Amino acid sequence: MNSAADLAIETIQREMTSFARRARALAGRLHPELSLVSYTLLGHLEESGGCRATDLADHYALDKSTVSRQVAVLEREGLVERRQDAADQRVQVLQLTDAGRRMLARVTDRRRAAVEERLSGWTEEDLARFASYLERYNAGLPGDAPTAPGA
Amino acid sequence: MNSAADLAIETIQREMTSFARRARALAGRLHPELSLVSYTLLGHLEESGGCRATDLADHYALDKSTVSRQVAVLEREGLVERRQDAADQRVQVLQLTDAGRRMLARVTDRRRAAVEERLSGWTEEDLARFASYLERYNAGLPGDAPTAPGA
DNA sequence: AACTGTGGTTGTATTATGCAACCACAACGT
DNA sequence: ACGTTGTGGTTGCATAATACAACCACAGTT
Repeated sequence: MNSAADLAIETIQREMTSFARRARALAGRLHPELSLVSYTLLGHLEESGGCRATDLADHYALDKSTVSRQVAVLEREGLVERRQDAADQRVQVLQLTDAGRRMLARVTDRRRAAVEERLSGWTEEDLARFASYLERYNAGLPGDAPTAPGA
Repeated sequence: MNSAADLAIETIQREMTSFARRARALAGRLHPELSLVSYTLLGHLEESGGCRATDLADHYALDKSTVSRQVAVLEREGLVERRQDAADQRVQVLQLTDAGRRMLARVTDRRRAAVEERLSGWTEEDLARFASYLERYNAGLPGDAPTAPGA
């Protein structure tokens, strides 16, 4: 047993928890017009270039009914649209509308700016390392996929 | 602007968001008996060695009514207890009970184990650096966690 | 004593969520 | 062809977490 590593793990656990706890409130302040969940759903639609509701549910460990309702809201707001899949009449492929893309870009930018402010004063090396650690941490999860690894 | 730094910031934003999104579901799977919020409230009580409901509300950017109800539940479950502050009759100092401490330890351990599993294979150096980055990130919030949400 | 501020609770509404039941269609097996 | 089983999605509940506003009790001032 390695106590230095254990200490680091304990710290990582604590800090990740603390961060997660604040994330929702932060999202509410930063972009009240788009909840954290809606934001990630839109983000996934952009990344994937369109997918099914079931895919979203699987990806985010949400019940399909929850996704169904969230998507209904996003559709009512004109941020996503659905079209019947030609090959399978059960399937509705979801896609961002232009308004959805704009909204996503706007919110992403506001989030990015907030993160950037917190990271002001960090060296480029530290930023790069922190980014890679986070990617590595998230990639190690079963049941979800990392985003845009090509970057 | 520095495009390498910008790229890192973008990645950090994305990965932190992705992590935050999953945190709630993860907590539900890992310890259904204690929500993420309850867990952090208990954790704060342990750290602080007892504090007021208002302190919890400030610290986690929650409405005091929310904290009041959460604490009521925790008290009903025997995990926290309150005692009147001798110096100020308005104040109820909240403290963990032994059962609360045990529950917190149990859940922390399960969370720590989950984190540890994801971090298996990391070098001690990487762990230490990741931990310090997270601490630095969380500590340096100009516009987050602390008090006055209205400001 | 009156006013003002602080700690806390309760009433009410909203939102996110899950589970179960359901519908429509698809894919098989006979 | 027809029933059975599986998949994608919606809807009817129920519940948890949350905020805001109104309120109560006490503290500190004036």
